[in-house]
Amino acid sequence: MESFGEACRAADLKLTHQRLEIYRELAGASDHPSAEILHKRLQKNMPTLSLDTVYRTLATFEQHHLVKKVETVGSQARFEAQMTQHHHLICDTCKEIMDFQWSSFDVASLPEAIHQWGAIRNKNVTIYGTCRRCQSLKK
Amino acid sequence: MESFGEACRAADLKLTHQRLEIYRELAGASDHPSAEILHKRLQKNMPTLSLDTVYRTLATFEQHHLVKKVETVGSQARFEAQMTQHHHLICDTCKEIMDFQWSSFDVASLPEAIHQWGAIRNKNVTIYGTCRRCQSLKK
DNA sequence: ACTCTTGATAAGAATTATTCTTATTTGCAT
DNA sequence: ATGCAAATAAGAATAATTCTTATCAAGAGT
Ligand SMILES: [Mn+2]
Ligand SMILES: [Mn+2]
Ligand SMILES: [Zn+2]
Ligand SMILES: [Zn+2]
Repeated sequence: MESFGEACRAADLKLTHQRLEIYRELAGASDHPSAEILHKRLQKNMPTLSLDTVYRTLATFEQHHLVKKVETVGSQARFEAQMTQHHHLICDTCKEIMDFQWSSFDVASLPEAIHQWGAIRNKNVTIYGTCRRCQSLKK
Repeated sequence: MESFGEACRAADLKLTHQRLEIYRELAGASDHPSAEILHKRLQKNMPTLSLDTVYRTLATFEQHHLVKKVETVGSQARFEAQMTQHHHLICDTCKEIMDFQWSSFDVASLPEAIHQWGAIRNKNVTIYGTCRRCQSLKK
């Protein structure tokens, strides 16, 4: 949280008000918001912030490994500032994305055949289902 | 391959030339093509096929669980006809998506905490890295 | 095989998500 | 404080996907 300024300096990025607020908002969110959702939330305090700046800034952050784009089947890209290893739970109904840890998976070795494919960088689990809230709303 | 006609009948879908060819092309592809790629491949034999029909047909198939939309960070949606449980290897460079099996993962149980979240439907692994071909092109 | 009904298709218009262009502003090194 | 390169805002442009509507064709009934 405090290191964001240093991260910008290290990456030769000017520390602008927009960048700081966008990063803060994303880092404080746990729901993997889209650019549009972030923009809506930020506009309450920054009425002139443009949606383009949110997209551009997130792309810049992503290049510098300050945020990640989360893969989904939805049409809008979704983002997170959580850069440490973790996995995702996605609700089929409300599309909420939740983080979870699974360290025994993280250290487990992969099927042998995989290594012939190339160099592995990362491995992630995605679990799909229906969250409690959506379960109770349906029944 | 032969059961596609039956699947359509079961789903009250008319068995059109377009549907049959789109399904055939996707089922025969191992690269998880986008709608646009599929359209390009199919146009060689079906010059009047519209891109809209490819999109519409894939969406219909998806609703009837004949194909799946694959989640990616890319802007175009990608599809597969492989409906049995499997996992993905994605090359960071060429974005190729490959299938792989990992049955010991499939039967492994999840961290206890997950079950408080809701009802689990499916779990999948995605591995990122650089494929052999892209590795050799770079060096 | 012929006709009828209804769902499916093609073409182009429309919409949605994202990126580009350009004039203006701002961070920050000097 | 000054200068300059990088960043922003606004609107235009592009890319991906979906909608509208006139036409077409699958397949049910004859
Ligand atoms: Mn996450
Ligand atoms: Mn696959
Ligand atoms: Zn839910
Ligand atoms: Zn590759």
